[in-house]
Amino acid sequence: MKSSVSSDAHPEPKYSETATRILDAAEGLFVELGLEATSLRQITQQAGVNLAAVNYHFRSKDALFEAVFARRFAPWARECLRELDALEASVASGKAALDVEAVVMCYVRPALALSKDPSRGGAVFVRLFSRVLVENHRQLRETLSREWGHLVTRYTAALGRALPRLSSEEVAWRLHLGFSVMFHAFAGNDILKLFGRSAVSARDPDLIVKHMVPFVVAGMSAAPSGKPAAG
Amino acid sequence: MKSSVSSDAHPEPKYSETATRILDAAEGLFVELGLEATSLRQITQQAGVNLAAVNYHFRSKDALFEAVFARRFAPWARECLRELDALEASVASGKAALDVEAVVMCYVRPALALSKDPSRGGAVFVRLFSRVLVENHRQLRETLSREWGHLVTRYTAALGRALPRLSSEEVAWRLHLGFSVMFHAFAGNDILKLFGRSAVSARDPDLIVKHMVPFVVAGMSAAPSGKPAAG
DNA sequence: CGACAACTCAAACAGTCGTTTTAAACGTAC
DNA sequence: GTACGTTTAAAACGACTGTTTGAGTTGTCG
Repeated sequence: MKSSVSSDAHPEPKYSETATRILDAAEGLFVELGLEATSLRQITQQAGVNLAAVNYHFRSKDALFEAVFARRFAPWARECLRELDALEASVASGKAALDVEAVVMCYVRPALALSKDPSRGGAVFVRLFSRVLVENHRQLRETLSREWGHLVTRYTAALGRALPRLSSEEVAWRLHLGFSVMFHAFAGNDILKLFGRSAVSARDPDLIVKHMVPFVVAGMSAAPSGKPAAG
Repeated sequence: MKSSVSSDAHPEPKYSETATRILDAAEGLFVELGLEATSLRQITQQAGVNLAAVNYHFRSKDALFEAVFARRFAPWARECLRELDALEASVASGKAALDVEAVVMCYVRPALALSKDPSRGGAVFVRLFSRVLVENHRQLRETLSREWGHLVTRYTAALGRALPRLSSEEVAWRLHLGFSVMFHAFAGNDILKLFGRSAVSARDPDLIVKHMVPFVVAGMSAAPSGKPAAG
């Protein structure tokens, strides 16, 4: 089984100091206000650079957004692939069991590491990612599908092997639901907080993992859903 | 135990035909494009009304957005309260058990009914709701907290009784995580679809319920999360 | 009929948006 | 020194934004 991480598939672009300042400022403002509600003048003012610098270093506002996203996403996705590679290697050599929790941790560990590392965007990027999910960036979608679609395929295959008694359709649903919890938990999307009644301080990554992993593992490992549950 | 649904707590405003057309058009466009990216000219053009009608019937764009939201949310929230009242009445009279699935269904049934009823916005409103969660409308937040905060309190109390062996902190986490799955599943927020690799057609409400309820019930009913799961 | 309210309409308002342009400063090579 | 590509600076571009204005239409009641 060949490694999925080739060294030059996704080369890291190098940015000048001005470009980096723009990226940092844009990242924070995009998360806080959203893409449409953030103006280039706000970004350049916060970054302490000139307005025209945006269109010089990046071509347009949309291209800037994609650069903001790609800078954080690519390293994270590579880490996910490394986790899956390591798990499969351990299973092949008999050193580990391919159970549900092991697959879950292949996502949780990179997400946890990212959340705790401000130099890679920290929790801010995860929130930005959740904005991308709700807002519908066609171009970014196509990029993710083309460049990183196999990541999902890998997780699907791994979970399928961990849940051999479930049909592939049910495995897909478990993956969909499980990733939904994990993703939004790390992003801090707390519906209950909208109502001002959340008793959960959902910002400490370690606490999130502690409570989330048992929930997700139990949900993914539930008995097959034979009958419609409304009965 | 008094009923939580008073008949005049949230009176339904009546809208003229023009105002209704504006609300319908705005609802669809807000979901598709987001609040900031949708212009009043797009809304009025799609509704077939004059631009100034928006500021005549509603005061401003922000007030229009709140009207769009409130029109759908209030009836739905009332239905949730009725479900909780009915469950508590059944439990008090010994006709039903207060288990996790019963509490979950107090949310699922109204959400399912809403998703299947286009005349109340259908799945479109649930998607709009998920936008509200990510974008951060201060005013809407305050309204939800003030007018409907007790809804969350009711769910918390019910789940706490269904999970008597868990601490209140853990009950809060289970509620947070469980509602996260249910909410985003109904809203159709599929992370895997971002990568173009989702094998799940997450748009049929009955199918969503069939696969989601066992997942959520199992997750909420998991054993207490004693040790950090990373070990 | 006239009077009054509800509502619609086209036009204009002041402001902001992303983007472009033009000129100036910079470091480096000849 | 001059010449050059790179980066920054300020100003202007046209298009679009939410909102307001004031005249016009409609329908209803007396």
